[in-house]
Amino acid sequence: MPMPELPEVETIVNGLRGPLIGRTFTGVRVGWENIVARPAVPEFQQRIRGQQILGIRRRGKYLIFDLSRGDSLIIHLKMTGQLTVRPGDAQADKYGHTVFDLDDGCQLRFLDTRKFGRVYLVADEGEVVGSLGPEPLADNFTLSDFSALIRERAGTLKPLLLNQKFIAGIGNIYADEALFVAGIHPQRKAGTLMGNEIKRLYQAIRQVLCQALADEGTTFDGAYRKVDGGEGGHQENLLVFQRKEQPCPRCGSTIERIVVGGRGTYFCPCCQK
DNA sequence: CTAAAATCCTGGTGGC
DNA sequence: TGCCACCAGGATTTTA
Repeated sequence: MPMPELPEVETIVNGLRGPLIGRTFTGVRVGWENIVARPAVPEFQQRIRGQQILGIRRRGKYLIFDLSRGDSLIIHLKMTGQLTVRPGDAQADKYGHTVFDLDDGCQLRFLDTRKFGRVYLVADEGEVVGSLGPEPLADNFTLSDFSALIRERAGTLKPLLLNQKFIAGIGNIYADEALFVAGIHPQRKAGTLMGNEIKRLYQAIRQVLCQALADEGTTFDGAYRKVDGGEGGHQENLLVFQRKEQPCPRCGSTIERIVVGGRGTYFCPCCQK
């Protein structure tokens, strides 16, 4: 049950713009206080009321709503968070812990079975997303940028790819997929990568994320849903993730699952060195 | 610096 | 059938 990563969050942002740009928040119900990271719930409710949604963006795995009084509403879906837009009189969702009312009578509903997701309302978005690493798909994120970042690190490669301060937006699915495409073992130390390996990894990260984006994300166990409730398509194109004991699509060897940095990790012991 | 462990949560799973 | 211990997992915090 993987969480939304860069391609999933980007797909959700794209789906939210149509129904939400130009709308104004008229209130918000908070059914589980811990989901509001800051400010305190009463201030959160009072301060968001009357603010219009001017824009919606993604940064890493965060959604950022630019609001009319200068605030940013920032949402992280973590593992099981979903966002839907529904008529206000539609049936309540079982896990709709945070429900935003809009001036057209609809609601933006933040559903989250495991309650790991978080919502922030801040004047300065930097206090939430300011320490994130570069966007891997940005035009100005070059091979030499990536190479420089990799060379100054000594740690195990896979946890490094999951470190949002190192590079933003990669999670467990696409870390495994990118390492497979690059032919690199997840437990390699960053400092041992040769120039050609760094290049392969850079290209693999961008290729894997781009394809997942084109597929509108990966839906596993129904955990990630598009705004319209539909599933993504990339689960059909996964090469190693969640394919333990199945044949490697490249060499036919048996895909293994190990734990790296506390995370379930899938790889081909033949193709990845 | 790296890294391991604990924390937050609950649906799903496997054992008996 | 039912009970229950246990697990996954992102990011943060704490501890080594």
